[in-house]
Amino acid sequence: MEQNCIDIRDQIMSQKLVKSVADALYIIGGKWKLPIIIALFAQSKRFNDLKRAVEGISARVLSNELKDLEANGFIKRRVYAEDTPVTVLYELTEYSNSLEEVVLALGNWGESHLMKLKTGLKEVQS
Amino acid sequence: MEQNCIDIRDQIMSQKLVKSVADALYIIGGKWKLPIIIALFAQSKRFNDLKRAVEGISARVLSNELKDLEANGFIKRRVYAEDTPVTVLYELTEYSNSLEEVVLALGNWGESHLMKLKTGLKEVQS
DNA sequence: GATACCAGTAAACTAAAGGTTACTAGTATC
DNA sequence: GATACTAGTAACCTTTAGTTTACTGGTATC
Repeated sequence: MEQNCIDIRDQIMSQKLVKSVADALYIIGGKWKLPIIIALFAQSKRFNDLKRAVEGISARVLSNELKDLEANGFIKRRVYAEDTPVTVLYELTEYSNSLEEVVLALGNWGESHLMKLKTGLKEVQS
Repeated sequence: MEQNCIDIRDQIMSQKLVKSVADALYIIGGKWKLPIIIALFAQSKRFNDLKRAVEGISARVLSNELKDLEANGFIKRRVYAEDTPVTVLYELTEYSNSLEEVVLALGNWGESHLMKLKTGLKEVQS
């Protein structure tokens, strides 16, 4: 813990950490980007399957987010024109795997935060 | 890598990961929360020091974010009424340390993403 | 005596994000 | 023949986030 604190402080002093975190949040922050990516981690999906998998998202927002994610190299849009009606498959690129650590860290933290809320722990330290 | 993929897939199947990540983003997402926390990791600061440290934030937004962060148990607002003018110190609580893994994961990812953009790498895999 | 700093707050505004409804055209199901 | 599915798009609206400007009252500096 103390060890890690020193690590993190070194990074902070250089102002690099703030910029990196801000950049990360700019790219993958927002309500839907990570939920979409997580849904696609499980398996590639078609537009409406994805819409059902990501609870609460609207077609408009999903469409916009997918364009964004594709532009940033996270997903690939595959069109099977020979099908009727046309099948469109969205799948993750190799680059999305780089997000695994971030996703797991956020997931772990979010989970323990929920636990903390449920058990009603108060912070004991100032 | 393959090992980790199996890990993450297990979590996804249970739908827990999505909920946890969404919760985490709800609490610490947004443009300013993590930059403020990172600035305070370095050391406790007064309102205007913090405003200078977090580049680009306005007083109104900083004030709102601080209230939010305090309500969620991340920071402590300490008032030194004996000073003239009154000194107000914002400092992190112990609970903020739980964010270290998240901050470092986002920082690492953001940094390597910036590197990728600069060197103009294209993804080689579909 | 004017200016700047302290820790904010209030009001009014703009910008960005997200939601809702309706619609496309071709096919399959009831 | 009505309904539902395919993959979205367009227009419109609401909500949230963030900015700008001006202001507080007491102290220190020029």
